[in-house]
Amino acid sequence: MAVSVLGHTLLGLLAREPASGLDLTHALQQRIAFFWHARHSQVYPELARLEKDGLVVHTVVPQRDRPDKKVYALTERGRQILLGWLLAPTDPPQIRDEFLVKVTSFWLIEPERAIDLLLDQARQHEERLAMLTGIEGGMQADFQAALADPSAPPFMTYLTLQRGLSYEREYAAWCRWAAEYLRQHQRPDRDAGA
Amino acid sequence: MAVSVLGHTLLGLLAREPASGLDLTHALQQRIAFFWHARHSQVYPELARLEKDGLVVHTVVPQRDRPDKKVYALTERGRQILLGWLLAPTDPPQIRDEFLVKVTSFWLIEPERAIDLLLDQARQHEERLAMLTGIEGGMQADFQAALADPSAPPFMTYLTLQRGLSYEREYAAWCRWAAEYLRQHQRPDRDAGA
DNA sequence: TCCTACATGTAAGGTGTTACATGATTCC
DNA sequence: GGAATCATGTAACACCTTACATGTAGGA
Repeated sequence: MAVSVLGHTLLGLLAREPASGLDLTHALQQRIAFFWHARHSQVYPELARLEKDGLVVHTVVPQRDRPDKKVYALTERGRQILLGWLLAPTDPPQIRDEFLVKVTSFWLIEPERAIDLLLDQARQHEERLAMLTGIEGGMQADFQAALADPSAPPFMTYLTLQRGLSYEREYAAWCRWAAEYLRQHQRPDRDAGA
Repeated sequence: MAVSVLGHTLLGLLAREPASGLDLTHALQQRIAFFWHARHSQVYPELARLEKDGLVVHTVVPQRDRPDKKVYALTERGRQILLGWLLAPTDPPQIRDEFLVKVTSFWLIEPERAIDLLLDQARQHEERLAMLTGIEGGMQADFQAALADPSAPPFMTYLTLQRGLSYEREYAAWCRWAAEYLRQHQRPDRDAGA
């Protein structure tokens, strides 16, 4: 009855409020989890597994205007499993970053090209930073009270949002630093002209 | 003949110098790739695939004192594939971070416990930071000349090492900030006593 | 009628981890 | 003889992505 990270993630979302598979899929693609995502093709089978283990239960909710949906809710047993996972120590994440793997081989290409690729990457992270900043603005307008209450979900969303912001800010800054560092070292004979 | 990220990573390592499967496995577990790792059970089949596609070739090297080994080398075709991958644009990495997923559910547990977990995580990242700092010191002592030459592999290793350093530094700082932020908000009535 | 969004699933294939398996050589 | 390291592989399973598949309902 081992529960995967995805399983625990779904339990965590359901601890906030009951939701359908599609609701959870949307949450995993945008909102809450900037740090874990999954497609619906993973979510539906996982919910079935969790229900088989008695951690969630579903009820079919008829809707006018739309197809019926299955709304899942956390059981007491599910809540216990979730709490156990939260309190257990966690190993630091092992990073998988294709771009940084590429950079380790950039000695093979012209510095000018490497600089372009670094600046391109910087721009991508700055875009994400801007997107997260937008979300931050919305939160501060909409959840004033909850942001001061550590027992309300938005408080934690705010904490992880700050993590996302500083991650993207730091990544973009490194890209620009590395590009500049490369520029300064690319041609010793050009240094005087800079 | 689609080549995976792991395949390209191996090509990148072989562009530096020919190596055996075990050499490459060691490199993927420690040295070069802080940003991608793999076990030998993935490396050996991947090398066979690369050879089948004509991107690498191996020669058996007999050794006294040890079992024989297969030393793989990059082919011209492999070099071309590698260069194409390096120059292609890269999507920003999608983060998978179990701890941050947990944090989004920390509103369920006592703030004191959440603070402990955040500080525990901070310590883990500070340990990794210390380890990387040690590597940095060794590099500066051993590769003085190469660190100024963008066409030498250590130059790029240095760039990515800086990325690792600032990533770990930033992560640890966020953990401590979040713990402190939680402490300040956990009990409005305790604020005066702090 | 066609397209989009809602809603739920299954299937195939690639990637990654853990465990199993074998054998050589060196050191204790 | 037994343990450790070097060296190379295979097998089973979990995880994840892409594509396939079906059906409802509303709007252009």
